[in-house]
Amino acid sequence: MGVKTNQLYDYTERLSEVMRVSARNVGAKYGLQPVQIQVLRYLSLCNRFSDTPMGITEYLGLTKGTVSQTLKVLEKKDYITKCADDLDKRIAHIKLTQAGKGLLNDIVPPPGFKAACARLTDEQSAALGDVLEQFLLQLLQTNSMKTFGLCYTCRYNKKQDAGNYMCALLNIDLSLDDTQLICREHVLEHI
Amino acid sequence: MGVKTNQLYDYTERLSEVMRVSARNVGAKYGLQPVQIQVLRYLSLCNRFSDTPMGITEYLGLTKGTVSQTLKVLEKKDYITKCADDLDKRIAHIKLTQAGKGLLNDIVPPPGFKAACARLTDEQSAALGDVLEQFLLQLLQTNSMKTFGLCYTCRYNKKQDAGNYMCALLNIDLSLDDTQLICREHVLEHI
DNA sequence: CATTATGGTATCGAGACGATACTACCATTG
DNA sequence: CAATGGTAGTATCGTCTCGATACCATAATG
Repeated sequence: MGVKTNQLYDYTERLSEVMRVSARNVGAKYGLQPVQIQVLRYLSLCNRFSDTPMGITEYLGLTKGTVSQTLKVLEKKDYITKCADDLDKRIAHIKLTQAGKGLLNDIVPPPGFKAACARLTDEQSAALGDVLEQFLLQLLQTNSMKTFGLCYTCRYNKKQDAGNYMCALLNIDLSLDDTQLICREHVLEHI
Repeated sequence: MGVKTNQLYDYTERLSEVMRVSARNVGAKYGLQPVQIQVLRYLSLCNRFSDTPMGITEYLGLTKGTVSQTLKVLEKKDYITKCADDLDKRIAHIKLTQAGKGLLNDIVPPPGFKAACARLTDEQSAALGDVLEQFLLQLLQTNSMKTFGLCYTCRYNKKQDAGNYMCALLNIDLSLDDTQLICREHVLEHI
């Protein structure tokens, strides 16, 4: 039991380490730091309520000062643009530029990762996905971090008529596309 | 297929991120950086041929300068000691002090990790271990990193008589305990 | 309104990390 | 034996991360 835990820890640690190294390598070619790539990646996945500095801050587990700094750099490099919220003037929305999207397409996932995935059998990759998802949820919970799940898996997501949804938390209508993105307000149904 | 890869990447990325955050949190209580904890952890796992600055460098995928710096800090904090090699005067061996071992016992794996493991069923944790090991090996290979496997799984490990082993690469006798540790010269049998 | 909370920025300092240069030692070859 | 090349390790420097703190603007609440 304790042994199992230690072994799992070693694998997980090592996996994290490899991801860090490979992110550093792939980013270095474009003069990008790992954290900057992570920010861009997040922006490509999150919905329109979560593309704010605070959303990024919560997702990556950093402080808002760090994120603000990182965004300044990304903006100077023209990978993102900021625009103010219509209703709340405190809030800024961060959007990927075309250059940012193109960059992401080129380097995420890194080639080494794609190659490793390609060598797994379908059963293996399915099993890996399932069990990673389970474990990740447990880890997020025991570390008091938000789940950032897909909108349609959220307890606040309510189906309206024909292909229309709404968020019961924010009281806002959602399109089908909306429900396919991750959200900082996400809460699982069954907790 | 491409979708699968992207999903696996997200899970893996997020897992790495959670590990980073939790390592930072747990280390902060003792004034330790994540990388310092990783070094201590490695030293507790590696064999007597691998407890050198270069071994750490290869394992963590850093440069030797960075590792040298980190070791200087850890030595000042009395978590490690250095001693010269008997045969090769260039080589330094790094040993954990009692304080270092105690610290590791206290904080690795972090409480959140242990708790998450405890919530998995036996089947789940077994599956996770298996599939993580497979995937990790693929990733290490596609990133041209060494496996750092357990000695007894190495192609150079030859069984002698009753409980005695030897390393065919270094031409050195090994005890049973020796074979249970990870080694920087490790090469899998079947490649 | 006054107070408090929230989103975001600015600034500073400790430390990570890579790059480079350097020393010391080993190994090989003529 | 030199001479040469390779390896282990250190020292130093600059860039960047990241947390801490202070601060400002806006929103929400009494």
